[in-house]
Amino acid sequence: MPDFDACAALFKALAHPVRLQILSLLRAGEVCVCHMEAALGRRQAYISQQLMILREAGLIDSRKEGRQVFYWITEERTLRLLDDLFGPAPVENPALEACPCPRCAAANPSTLRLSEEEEPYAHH
Amino acid sequence: MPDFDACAALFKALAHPVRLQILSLLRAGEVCVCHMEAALGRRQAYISQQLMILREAGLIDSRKEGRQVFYWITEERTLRLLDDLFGPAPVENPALEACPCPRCAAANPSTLRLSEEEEPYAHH
DNA sequence: TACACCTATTCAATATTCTGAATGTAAATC
DNA sequence: GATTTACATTCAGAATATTGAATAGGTGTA
Repeated sequence: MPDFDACAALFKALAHPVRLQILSLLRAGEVCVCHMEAALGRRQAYISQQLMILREAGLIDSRKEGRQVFYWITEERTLRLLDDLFGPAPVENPALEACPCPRCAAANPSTLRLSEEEEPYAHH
Repeated sequence: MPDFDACAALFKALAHPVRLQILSLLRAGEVCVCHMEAALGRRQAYISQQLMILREAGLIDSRKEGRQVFYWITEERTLRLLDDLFGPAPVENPALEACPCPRCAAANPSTLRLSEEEEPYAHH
């Protein structure tokens, strides 16, 4: 006899558009919160709330690196389910202009120059 | 871009233990409401409420035959999802003593005799 | 140490879901 | 036509989920 309560709890965690968007982002591999914030255009606290629900359902896990927190999908079967739902997974997440994390900064040299080199000439 | 709202709505319909039980019953083929009532041990009105939610989500469809209503799973992909969740599907639903529908009655001759033939000897 | 940055948590107001009870409806039977 | 049978719908109170606002916590940096 299957555990209908446990299954229902899993589906409950999945039954939310923003949580599905987050999982969709995580299909390409681990992602930090600030990246999700930039990609989804939602406030950070809101995303953290949804991440907590996904974490408590056992769908994702997290890892701290400096002051960032990276999340990833825990189980292979979740990835397969998302493939069924959304089609084949993207190999890589795009770098986002609005995302301040090191990965995105490295891929966005224009943004890097403004913060790490000299001011624009107009200011002189 | 996937339709996250539509997917979330689907999961919402699945996110309930009794609704999952109903779908699990329907894996073996179409089933009438009184059969579900006997199999799940729930009141009829309650089951009808859950059936309505599954119907509105497009997961099941129904057919009237006399005063009974038979339900079945609409899409093949739903059956595959249930297989993933619960393992391979049973080929047939068992006949239930408590179910008055013709199919179960035919498979339960003892029950049949009581209602269609003479009273037990003890009553004479 | 003080500060800025990135993330997590708590709180409260609102919205939605759940579930029992009562009632409605349509088909078959008497 | 009245009754029974099988199922559907409506209603209301309780429980739960949603989401914005405020704030707390930990980590790197000046």
